[in-house]
Amino acid sequence: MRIARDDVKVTVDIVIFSLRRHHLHVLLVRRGIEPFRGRWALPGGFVRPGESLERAAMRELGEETGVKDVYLEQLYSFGDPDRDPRGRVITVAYFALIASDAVVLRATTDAADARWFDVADLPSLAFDHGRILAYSLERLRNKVEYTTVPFQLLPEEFTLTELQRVYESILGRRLDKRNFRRKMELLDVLRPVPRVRTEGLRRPARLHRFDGKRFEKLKDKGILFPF
Amino acid sequence: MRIARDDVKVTVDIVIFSLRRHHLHVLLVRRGIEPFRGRWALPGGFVRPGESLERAAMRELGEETGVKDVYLEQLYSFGDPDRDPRGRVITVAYFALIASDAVVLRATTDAADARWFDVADLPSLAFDHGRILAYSLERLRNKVEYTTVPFQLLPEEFTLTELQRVYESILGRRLDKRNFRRKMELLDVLRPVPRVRTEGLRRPARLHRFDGKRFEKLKDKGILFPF
DNA sequence: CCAAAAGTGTTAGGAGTACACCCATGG
DNA sequence: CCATGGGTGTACTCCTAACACTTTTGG
Repeated sequence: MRIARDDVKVTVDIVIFSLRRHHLHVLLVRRGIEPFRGRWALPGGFVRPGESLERAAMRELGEETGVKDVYLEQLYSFGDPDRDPRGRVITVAYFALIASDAVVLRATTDAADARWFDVADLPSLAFDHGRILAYSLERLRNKVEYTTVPFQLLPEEFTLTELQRVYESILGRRLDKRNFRRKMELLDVLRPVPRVRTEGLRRPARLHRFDGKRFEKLKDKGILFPF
Repeated sequence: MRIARDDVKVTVDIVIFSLRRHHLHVLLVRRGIEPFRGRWALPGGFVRPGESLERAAMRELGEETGVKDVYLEQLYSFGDPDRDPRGRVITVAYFALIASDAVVLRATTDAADARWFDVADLPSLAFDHGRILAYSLERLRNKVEYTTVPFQLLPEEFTLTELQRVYESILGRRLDKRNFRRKMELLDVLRPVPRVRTEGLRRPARLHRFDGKRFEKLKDKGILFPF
């Protein structure tokens, strides 16, 4: 696509996080067209007339994955004049969190291929998408401690060990099991469901749900998740 | 100015905070042209070709105030399709903090008038600028606790009481003097200078400077300013 | 000597962290 | 009965918050 000189185009790009086998992954698409044909890139596209930024991000997200009701948040806008060789393109980056059981990858039009990558093992990306991804990871790590981010990455029902693994995978360090459980107990944001998960040859784990109402009350009081 | 259909324009708007008489103020300009002629608005303007977003924000800031070396941070991008009656205008909002002794308002071309407003007593604003301002205030309050924001609003040398007033004016509540001073002492980010400020008929106050290097070390360790 | 802000210490309660063993289950 | 992750309590340290009086100065 050609862009006239002095004309500004606006895109949205989305960093879509999810957990695969207890590790944080990002969805990338392989570009089927120039520039950067064959390179991996963040899913995204131009904002349409009459479409809000958030709506554009939601649309792109839906086109790549079949999910709805996802956590979606605006990350940052990137507008260096030379970030796109086609001309002046400003991008508004979003990041999305998808529960690990809710992912269905769809065939896409622009992208020849779409794949999940472990954030610890990323390829070289098109445009300035490497920078965008690095920034979103930093933001995610900061958000662990005062938002519901970890719960967005899990299915509705989860075990305490699964929850702890989410915290550990985002923070990048191990946490003490007893301290973790005591803190969750103290915060009182988990509701046990009368069910267990039996997985192979070991003691079944109690399942829990996140109590969003309780969390909102804590947030109003300034009580958070300090790890 | 007319904008063709389906064409996107990008502006930057800046929320410029400063302290006047121990109260948090924002710089607003009265619009000299339609739309919203005569209404107060955030300073801002179109991003020029070949100019990065941050550079555009810096330029606008310089056009309104004579300051340099200010704290400038991207806030959020607003892009609802109907936020500007002239057509599709996406704005990237920034916020800036200016030390209270460094402000020189300049005559501007687009704006008939520029004035500081107490954030507790704001007029109705043009476009969606009321929303942008509300959001920047929320962000500022969140940032108090883990950034150098309060120091950016003070001159190089300041008294402990002045610093405490900055925290109080942003947080919107009173702090205990002894606890405040002990915490600053413990954090070890203030350096006394061998000078005092004598102001009228009372005991002079010791002047201090902020030690940015020390703060960086604390930030790396995750030690912050919890109030 | 008076008014006004500067400056200073102690205590009690709560949260964070470090640490090791028994429990329940399926095969 | 064994392998595997599930589940639990205690002790110490440190930070937070509540709280009131003396000091220094200019007029």
